[in-house]
Amino acid sequence: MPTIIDIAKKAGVSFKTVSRVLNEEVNVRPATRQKVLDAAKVLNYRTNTAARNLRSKRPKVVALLINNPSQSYTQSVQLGALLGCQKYGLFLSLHTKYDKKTIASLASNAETIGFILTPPISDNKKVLETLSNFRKPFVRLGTEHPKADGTSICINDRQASYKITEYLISLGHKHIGFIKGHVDYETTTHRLLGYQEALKANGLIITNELITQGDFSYASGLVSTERLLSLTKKPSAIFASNDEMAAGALAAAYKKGLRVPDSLSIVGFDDSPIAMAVYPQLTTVRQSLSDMIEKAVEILAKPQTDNKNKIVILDHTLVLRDSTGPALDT
Amino acid sequence: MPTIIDIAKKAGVSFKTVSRVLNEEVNVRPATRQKVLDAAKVLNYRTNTAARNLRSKRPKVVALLINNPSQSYTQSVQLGALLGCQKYGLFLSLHTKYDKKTIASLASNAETIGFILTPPISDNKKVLETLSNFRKPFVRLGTEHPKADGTSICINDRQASYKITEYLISLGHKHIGFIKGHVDYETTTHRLLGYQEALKANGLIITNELITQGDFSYASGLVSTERLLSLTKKPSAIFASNDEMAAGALAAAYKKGLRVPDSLSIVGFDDSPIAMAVYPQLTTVRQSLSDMIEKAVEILAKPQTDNKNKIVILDHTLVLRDSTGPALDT
DNA sequence: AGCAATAATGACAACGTTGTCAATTGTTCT
DNA sequence: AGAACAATTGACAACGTTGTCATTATTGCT
Repeated sequence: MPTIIDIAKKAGVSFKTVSRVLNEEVNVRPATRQKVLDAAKVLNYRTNTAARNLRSKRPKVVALLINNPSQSYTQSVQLGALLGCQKYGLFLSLHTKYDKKTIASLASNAETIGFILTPPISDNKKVLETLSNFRKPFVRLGTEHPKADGTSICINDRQASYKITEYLISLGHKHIGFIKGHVDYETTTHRLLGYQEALKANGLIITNELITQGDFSYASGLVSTERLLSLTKKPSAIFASNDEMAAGALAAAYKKGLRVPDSLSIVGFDDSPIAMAVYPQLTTVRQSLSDMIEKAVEILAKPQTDNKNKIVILDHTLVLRDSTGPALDT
Repeated sequence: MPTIIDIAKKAGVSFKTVSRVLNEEVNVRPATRQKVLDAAKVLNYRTNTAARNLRSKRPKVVALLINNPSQSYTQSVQLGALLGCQKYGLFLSLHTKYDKKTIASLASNAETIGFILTPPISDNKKVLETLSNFRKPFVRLGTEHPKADGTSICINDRQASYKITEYLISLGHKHIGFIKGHVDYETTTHRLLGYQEALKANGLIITNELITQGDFSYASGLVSTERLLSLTKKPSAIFASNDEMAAGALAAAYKKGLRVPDSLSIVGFDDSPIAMAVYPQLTTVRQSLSDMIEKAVEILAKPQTDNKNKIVILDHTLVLRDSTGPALDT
């Protein structure tokens, strides 16, 4: 394994200068910088995080605030966070409590680099207020509106929602039920907006009757769907704001004796493991939670000057599976 | 943060002796050892893994061999592994290929501590053969028969299977279908045995017709259940060897118009996230994959002399949910 | 051109641990 | 008791990096 000393020799500079370049410190001549970078590349240098962590007094703990009932969600998030931490030689400190005291003690710990907030904590006013009293950076997931000192990471929920709704419309569906997510989540609003905009853009009417309130849980998907299916003007398709509720919707359909997708199309959102474990497998929107969190860790790991108030928008893709089909001719 | 030097002062020994005690090296007088341990406890000492990793030439990479189609399974495993690695300051190297060449290159890498094999690789003869040529330790998951140089970690599959079968019997079920897991997995055999033994112990007949071959996939659970339900002597309960197949079984039941658990009881195995995401939620056996892997990492991290050919059996619990009910009076 | 101010670079200690080897203490045997 | 050996302990370097401070090069100004 090459060290910065090896690079220094090759580049003809002192090893301290190499350190400076690799840490993106100021006051390095561009030419020197390039020489070092080239040498590092040739030697295939990789930072020895052990040595760095030992010597550097920089904080190295990432505080992850999470509060989601779904085991699968929590797992994805934790996995992404750990992958990111491993990459940058950081430590993860996971918290499911986020009261003032907890946050204060984390923030005033010199070891703490910053925070990652997962929805719905991302939009929790109390938490954001508490955080603003401290100088620690934080990254908020699943929200499009960066706050001072905080970076936001999200996908374009509205666009994704628009696309999947339009897909349903393209199959001939004219009455599309919508199950909203938990009220505390910002994504809930955006997904609803995308749905409504797609309807409007395609000359369909937005019927309030067809829009029900869920909370991202399986049970709420089931109940909401039962309500939708008992309408006199039943929907021929249902858009659930996440996969768990879509799974609940499937259950409701079966209970009613409706075949999916023959008599009812159902779509979800997230492409969680559940999407492939139900019958029929769900048409859904894929977003990578792990990638989101890994990105969040990266942002905390390399503190750029221009990270304040920034927003990162990640990709999503439409995944077409078996829970959607053409609308019945009625 | 206290260092070994602080401990040394408090205990009145040299810091090297402290190091020796903490690393469980031989040739330390028991009295000295105790003094050091006490001092460490009082000062609440925690090893600085950065310093250790920097100085020590010990290998620090854990190679995790995994090949399971289920996303959810892979996630759990990876999560547990990373948690363990974080705890011991190790690095994880994840591999989904396990041909001779891959293993050889990993094993001959001085950085590699050892291997963790997940099922069905745990019982892959070629892999075990290849590994035996190298001196690296390995831990095999989900298998009860340790091989030379290897530790095994598992739950008592037979007992768990016995218990859940007996639970079905206690509900009055006399015709219980069984869906076997993938043939390559050792657990497949044990779960079948537990089922058969429970039937026998309760005076029920083992009917080959009621035992079908699955492969742990959702689809195989669905097909197997369709076959079981088309028998003239239909089962009133079905025991699927994992939750994904149980989810498939549920789908088949719905397709047939059978209500669960009213007309058919279904049980799974694993208590994966899927168990709570289907309707009705699954009665199943809980085992913690994450714990298993974390334990595996721990075993590799602290190389004990007596770890060769050892077996670790972890706990399991019966989780009763809504997919099981009393047998129909027929 | 000469000086001050600033930018760029370098020399070297220090982080907390383990590895090496030397020094000391304890044990066994004659 | 004394020698030979083994067990136990200690002194100190070294790991690869960053922090501190000193030194040298460059720039801007009169």
